[in-house]
Amino acid sequence: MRYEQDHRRQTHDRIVESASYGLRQTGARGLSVVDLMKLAGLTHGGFYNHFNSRAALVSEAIAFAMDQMTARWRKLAQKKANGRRFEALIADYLSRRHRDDPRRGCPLPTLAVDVVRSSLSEQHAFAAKLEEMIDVFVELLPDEPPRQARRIATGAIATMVGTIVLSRAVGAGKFSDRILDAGRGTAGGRIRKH
Amino acid sequence: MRYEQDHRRQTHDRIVESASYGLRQTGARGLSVVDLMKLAGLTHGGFYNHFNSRAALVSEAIAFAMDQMTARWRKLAQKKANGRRFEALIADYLSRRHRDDPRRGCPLPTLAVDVVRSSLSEQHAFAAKLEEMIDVFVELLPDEPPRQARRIATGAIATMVGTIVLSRAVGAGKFSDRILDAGRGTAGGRIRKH
DNA sequence: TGTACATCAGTGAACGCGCGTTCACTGATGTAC
DNA sequence: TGTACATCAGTGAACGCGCGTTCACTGATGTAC
Repeated sequence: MRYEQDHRRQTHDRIVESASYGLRQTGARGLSVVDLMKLAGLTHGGFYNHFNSRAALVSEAIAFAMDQMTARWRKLAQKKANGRRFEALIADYLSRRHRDDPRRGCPLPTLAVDVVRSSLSEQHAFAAKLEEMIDVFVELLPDEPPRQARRIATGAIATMVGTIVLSRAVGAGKFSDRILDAGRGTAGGRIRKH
Repeated sequence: MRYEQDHRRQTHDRIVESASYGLRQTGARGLSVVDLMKLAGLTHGGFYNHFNSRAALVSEAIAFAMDQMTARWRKLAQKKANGRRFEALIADYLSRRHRDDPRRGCPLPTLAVDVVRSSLSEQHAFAAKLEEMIDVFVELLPDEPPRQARRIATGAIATMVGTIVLSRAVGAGKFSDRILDAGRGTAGGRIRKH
């Protein structure tokens, strides 16, 4: 079969996209090359036409998912009135929908753990994408001094990630819902200790 | 070889303990049965004298590590003056030492992700241990109404977990240090949005 | 316009390897006599 | 007190299996003539 000019790139992108959905559910070690190619409707033999190694696809899939999350946040931020954007993003993230549907959600709670064990260059790429995600939140805090805005944004994202990790681990139920609620309070800075 | 009365139990406990150290570094899927037995100074053949399956050991190792973390927190809480206990626990957790030494640290940032894919009964066991960890923090907030104390404690732990996950993923460096700092601010409730 | 050929994304068998698990065996020591 | 035996935690070879990766091959279609 000979294909149209950018068919190869289209297939590459399709493998990355379907892998990013699958891996967000299973974790970076949860799917074999056979599984990953099946998700894209292909057989495993052609895998190395598109990627140098399984690890290379995992990296691309994580980057894709992080970009997708950033885009979702930017879009959501545009929809809301200025004053409630920050809270709206947190509420969207710390929702039951997001907790129960990891496939279409943020890659950080499932995939960030595995970045520790990847190469330095992959850690740098991850760090750059994470900075972009923080940037979106920083832009929603125009009244804060820049350094403080960044601190708040970074802390909020860390809280969101930890909250989703824990709320998923305990299984859906009242405790899980209370974890989500607590995370919303902490990430939003609405917690006031006496 | 015939051994003293509780030698078998001692060996069992030793395997669990060394596995808990190893798995906190590698993640729940990061070590084989051969590796895990080697960590305890044994060969793999005897593994099923002690555990029904690899998954059973992983569960026990997670529970052991969570108990160890709870014990560390209780001990730390006793050392400090009343007013600064909450902050002291957060500072201890969100330290470079903890970020750089996962083996002796909290199992939540590395192992909680894998609990999602385990059995319901293991999720319940995990939830019970997590409640105990939250309890320690709740007791350090005697001036808050109970429900609010629990909300603050749960949010703080979620923030701590997410902060360690992200600070490790970006690799040691300035960005990682800033993530730790942001997490300390958010978990401690010192963040004030205008 | 019709035909022969080159292309190359995708296929599926095969590779060596490490995995979780099983099992026949070992051998130091407590117990029975 | 000395000896024969039962015990059973630990050993290491072996199992079937799935893994990541390689490679000779396929065959539809764009291009050359």
